[in-house]
Amino acid sequence: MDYQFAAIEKKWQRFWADHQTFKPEDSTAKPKYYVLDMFPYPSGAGLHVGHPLGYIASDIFARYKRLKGFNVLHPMGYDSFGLPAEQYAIQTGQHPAITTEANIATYRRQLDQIGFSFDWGREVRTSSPDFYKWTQWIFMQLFNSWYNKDADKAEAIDKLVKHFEQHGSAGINAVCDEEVLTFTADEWKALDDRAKQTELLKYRLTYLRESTVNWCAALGTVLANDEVKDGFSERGGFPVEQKKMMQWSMRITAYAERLLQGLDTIDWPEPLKEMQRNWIGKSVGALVKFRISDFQFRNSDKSEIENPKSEIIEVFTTRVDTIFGTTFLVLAPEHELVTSLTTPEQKANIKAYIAQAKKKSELERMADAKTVSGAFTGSYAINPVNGEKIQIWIADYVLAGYGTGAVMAVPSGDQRDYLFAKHYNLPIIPIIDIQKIETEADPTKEGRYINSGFINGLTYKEATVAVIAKLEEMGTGKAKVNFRMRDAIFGRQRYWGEPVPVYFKEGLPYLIDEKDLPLVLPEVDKYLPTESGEPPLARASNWRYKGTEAYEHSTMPGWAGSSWYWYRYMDAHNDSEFASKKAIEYWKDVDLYIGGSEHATGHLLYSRFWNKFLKDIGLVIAEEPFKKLINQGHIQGRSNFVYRLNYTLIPKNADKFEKIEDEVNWHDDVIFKLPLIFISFEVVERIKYNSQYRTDTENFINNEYLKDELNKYEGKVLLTLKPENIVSKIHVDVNIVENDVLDFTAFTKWRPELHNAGFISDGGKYICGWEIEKMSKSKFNVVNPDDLIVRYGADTLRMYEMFLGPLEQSKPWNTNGIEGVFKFLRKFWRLFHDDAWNFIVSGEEPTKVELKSLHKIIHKVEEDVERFSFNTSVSSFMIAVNELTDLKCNKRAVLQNLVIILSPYAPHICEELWVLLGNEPGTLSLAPYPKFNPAYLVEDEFAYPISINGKTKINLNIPLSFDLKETENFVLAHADMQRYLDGKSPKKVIVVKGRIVNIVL
RNA sequence: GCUCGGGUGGUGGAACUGGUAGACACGCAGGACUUAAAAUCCUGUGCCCGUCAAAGGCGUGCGGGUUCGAUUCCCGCCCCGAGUACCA
Repeated sequence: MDYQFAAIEKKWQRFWADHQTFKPEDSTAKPKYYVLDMFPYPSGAGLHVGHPLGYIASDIFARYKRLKGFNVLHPMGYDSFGLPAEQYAIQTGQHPAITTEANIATYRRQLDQIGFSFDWGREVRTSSPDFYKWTQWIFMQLFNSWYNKDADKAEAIDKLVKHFEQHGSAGINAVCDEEVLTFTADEWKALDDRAKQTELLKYRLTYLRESTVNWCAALGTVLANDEVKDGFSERGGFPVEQKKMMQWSMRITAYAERLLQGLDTIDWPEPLKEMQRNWIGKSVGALVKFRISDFQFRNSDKSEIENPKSEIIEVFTTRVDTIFGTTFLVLAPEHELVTSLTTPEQKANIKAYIAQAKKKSELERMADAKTVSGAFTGSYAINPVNGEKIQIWIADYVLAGYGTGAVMAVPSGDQRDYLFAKHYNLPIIPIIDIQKIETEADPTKEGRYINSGFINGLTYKEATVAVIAKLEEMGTGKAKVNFRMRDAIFGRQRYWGEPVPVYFKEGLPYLIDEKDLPLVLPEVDKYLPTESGEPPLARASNWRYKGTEAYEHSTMPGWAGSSWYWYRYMDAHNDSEFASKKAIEYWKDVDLYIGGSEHATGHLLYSRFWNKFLKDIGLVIAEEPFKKLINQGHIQGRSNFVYRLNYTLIPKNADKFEKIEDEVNWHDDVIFKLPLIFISFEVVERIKYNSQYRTDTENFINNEYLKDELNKYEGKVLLTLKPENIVSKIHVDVNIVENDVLDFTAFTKWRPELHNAGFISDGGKYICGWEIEKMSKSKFNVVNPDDLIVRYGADTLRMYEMFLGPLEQSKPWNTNGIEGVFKFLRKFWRLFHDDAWNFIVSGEEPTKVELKSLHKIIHKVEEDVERFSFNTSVSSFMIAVNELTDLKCNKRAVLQNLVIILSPYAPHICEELWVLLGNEPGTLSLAPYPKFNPAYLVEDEFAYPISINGKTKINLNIPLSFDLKETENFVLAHADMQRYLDGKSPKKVIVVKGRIVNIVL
């Protein structure tokens, strides 16, 4: 039989499903290997050809590992809570669960026909109560934990309570809110429950607090920082504003240092690690207190006078060594001391500046980065190291949210301070001997200090240590590490998410009982916020804990379920634990994770955080969840275009015609009855800029092409006068274009109203233009895997996606080359068959050449797969099949091995041939990978390239048994060399055995 | 601005630690088979010069360097993509 891919693929997909071929064994004899894909959000549009790229790669790897004797876990599921289903629900009233269910069915059908080796028995869906029961459960563990800095791990909140009862707050070193109480054990015990709970909330790893959030009014929800791009929502592009709200937060900052350190222990792409490092944003520096000179509480607020907030301004700096160069202080306009510091004379100025700064949006502030602005408060501070009196300013280049919201300005070393000082005529003091500060700040760390009191003459390292020691001694500063990363907001004012397992009593949050889990999402009449602005869950009638207490009305953010889902796959049906101890001990962590880099600072950071927490409380074993990670590149769209010729009609007898506008009315109702004319890509430029060509085309249209139509209207065609207007570029569906050639029949079917359109081209073929764009419906460049599978089969699609280029590289999708891969598979099939398609395989002993071909590919594929270079192994398969075809090799001893090594790439065709070869059906997936024997690759001779002065001239076959000198003599004595040597004797001869001979003349 | 990728034929890409640049495939051109089409097969295909051929010259973004030899290493620059941004 000919290669009947459709039947073969269907047959084996059913076989795998029926026999649960890819279910990992429970016995633990084999080593485990866990291959994970980032599970998809099931969107309504279904899969396009870019989605499976990573899945195909991970599937090849999973199948390869099975052949290599590993017990492979390779699961799949759905991240099925999300905004699109909810938006659709708001528009149509349909429950998001129904939409989601339908979308999942589509995804499943599409995934199934690609032939993945997933163990579907372990499927998870984040929106299913069986699953989110455990997401809620983990939330409860976080609520019941605090971070003990001394132990450097999370601990049970009960332990903290016990400490409070015995020792009060003394001796606690926790990651917590800024304003915690100090109390003795007795004072603690005297507190009522409400006060105790209020205090404990400041320590819990998930906690409520008033936070400034990114509020998106159009979406009716709060967004995480990584969901906001340039002041607009990433999804939908709606404006986002800053708003204060009570919000659940996750104390991820407690793990900042461990998240940073952990990066050095995992095998991830360097750019991705770098993104996480930047996001965490560690800076090592110092806090320094500046006393305010003559602080006198200038505002009239009595309470502040009685209970002054502070007489000092604390700043954070990473260059404490430059402290002697401090010539002024700058506070963020929002800084709490600004009002008190402002003198009556400066009040109007400061007020105006603050108002102006407030008005500026995030976006403007960014665009404005270069302009210097600020205002003097009228107050002064004292530099602790030299007693200098310096001015205190406010400016919006200092951010309230970072460090202490105040900086010591060192204009000689910091460019922003430098510009500010120049602009407002403030002093600039050089502090390092080699500093060059005529035109800009010089942040050098080289050289020795000057103008710097007790550190004069020291180096950077010495000075930093000396200054910190001195400040600590004076009690006016200390070393301090600062992080850019903020605690993560953990609430969305949306319906389609996990309910938070919390109810409120007297305004304080309490966890519901564990046995009441899952807290199921209630039904609501509408998926919109209430009239009073409450989240949609407030609409649920009678939705109260134990019938009385109000539940939390916000739901968890999109990243909640995905922050731990890989553990659920280990034991997907357990209803007493999120995964059994046994399963976690065996599978431990993910060995290979494949997905897109867009999750760098979202999912991948939160997952690491939850994993570390789960480890701290003893539920999991690994410190890091994903040992090795690969980012597959994005598949971009490749759009095709046709070029419509823009013409106008003029009366037949008009010779000259310049003012087309005047005649628009005349031809308007006529022109649309005339067929559209499209010109082929290669004539576009010519018709624009070659007036002779244009005239010829015009004549052609008038006298031949549209002769009859034009006679009817007594008009003639005139091509638009301006070259840039002569054609309009129009997207055409890439699916009716092959190798950039337009299929006319398909075109008329696609656009029936254009059945009489005309095409002008050079060689009868209409060549389309192309451009790389995002893949999207509106650009008609979406390629659907279903269509390709119908036409070429899944095996071809799988191999072609890999053949496209390196996995990690982004690339445009182009179906042009797919024929080559299809031809390859047919050629492979033909190796096993005679001309009449009878299956014929011989039992003869293979020849040396045949074995060489085989072992070359065994080795090459092994190497390629291990370094995820799938594109090169596809080429190697082609080479091997080409060689074996030339050798007319149909020997079982060769072909059976070839079937095994090709099977991860093209599993269906290989299963079929495996059975035709007489093997038990379904055993291919666990067959042993053939053993590479280097002996078959040993050569007696090598065709040395002989180069003269580094330029290759000829090739000579030389026995590899020759040593260097023998080889050199052989080359120099060879007749073909005489022409090049021309009687001269070479200055030098370099012989690299088995590689090259280079002669220097 | 900073950080990280990347620039190789008409196209996608290959060349693993410095050793024959352009593997493999697409496309294109020519040919075979066929009534025809599809399928299949064969030949050629980096550019320039050359009637075929031979021979030669130029070629991995640009300019320099190290080396017997550089797509690969070093220095300087240009361009494209991604991330990030007044982080003190």
